[in-house]
Amino acid sequence: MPTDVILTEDLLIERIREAGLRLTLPRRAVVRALAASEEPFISARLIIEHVRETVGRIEASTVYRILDDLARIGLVHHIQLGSGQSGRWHITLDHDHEHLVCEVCGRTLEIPHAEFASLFELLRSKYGFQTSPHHFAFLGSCDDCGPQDDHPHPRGGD
Amino acid sequence: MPTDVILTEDLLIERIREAGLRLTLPRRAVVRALAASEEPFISARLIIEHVRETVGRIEASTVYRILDDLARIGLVHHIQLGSGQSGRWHITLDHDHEHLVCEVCGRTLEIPHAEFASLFELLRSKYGFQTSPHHFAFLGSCDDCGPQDDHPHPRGGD
DNA sequence: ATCCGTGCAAATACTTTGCATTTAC
DNA sequence: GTAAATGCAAAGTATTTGCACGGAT
Repeated sequence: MPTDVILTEDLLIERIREAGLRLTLPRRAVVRALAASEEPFISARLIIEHVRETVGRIEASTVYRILDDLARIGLVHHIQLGSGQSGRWHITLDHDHEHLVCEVCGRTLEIPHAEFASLFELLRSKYGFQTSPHHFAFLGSCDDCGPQDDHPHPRGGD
Repeated sequence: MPTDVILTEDLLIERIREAGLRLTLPRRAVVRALAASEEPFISARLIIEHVRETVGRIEASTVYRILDDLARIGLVHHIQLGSGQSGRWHITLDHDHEHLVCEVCGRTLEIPHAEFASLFELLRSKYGFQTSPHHFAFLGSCDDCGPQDDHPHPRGGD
């Protein structure tokens, strides 16, 4: 297992203790599944599968409860990727990037937060809106999948 | 009923005909519910309630199918607002603005698209990502609800 | 008359909840 | 030992699907 995965896992475990939560087997397993994930966003279903393949039995309801716990102490965020998709969970140990998600192939691009800073600052100063960037993802299409015609219609008025 | 609501309704109906879809009573009712909505985003549940209060019985499955039809011909978009929230539908007759949604009070701010143009252009030119702006909303907190502390924790490393 | 759209009913996901038992501390 | 966490079972919500009937064109 790569070093950074272990580090992430250890860090999450440390944070769980700090928060005063008990370090149980299911919690260890969920944390490991999160840390080991190749993808930046992972669904509850994938976590459950990962745990069952590696550790053994686990109840779905337990996983949901653990994810809620982790979100409550700020270790993960729950975000909704697209229409018809189930909720995804994302480790928030480092918040220095935003996510662009391709609606075609599902791939995620991580973009330095700095690129967005001026827009978010504008939204704050001009419109009084404090953006929570890691609560949502930018949807669109990536380079490989090409520009998706976004519902063109006969009239020109769009 | 205000003029613009009627106009929106008529326009949608016109587009339905143009698309070669049949103009049925349920479709009229759903379109009216969409056009009459005060909110820019409306859930299937609200549409169903609106129709039942004004027109009469309608099947939930029919509403979902109609909304899919309308999305297919580009009259509405389906977007996922926040975690644990059901899907929302949004009329896309005019696309000149983006949406900021307050996670606290649920209010929506409509911001001129121009404010976002340079960011989206950057994402395209530098990262090859074509943003589909009306497929998602910017989440955060509005002026009235104040800045929500986004999971502060003891360590500084965020 | 034809074919699209709807109602009805049932199924599927995903997620949440209550309660008794187990486990970390 | 005690409070917190889990397993189990059941329910809830949102949404989808198959099929036969009915209505728009």
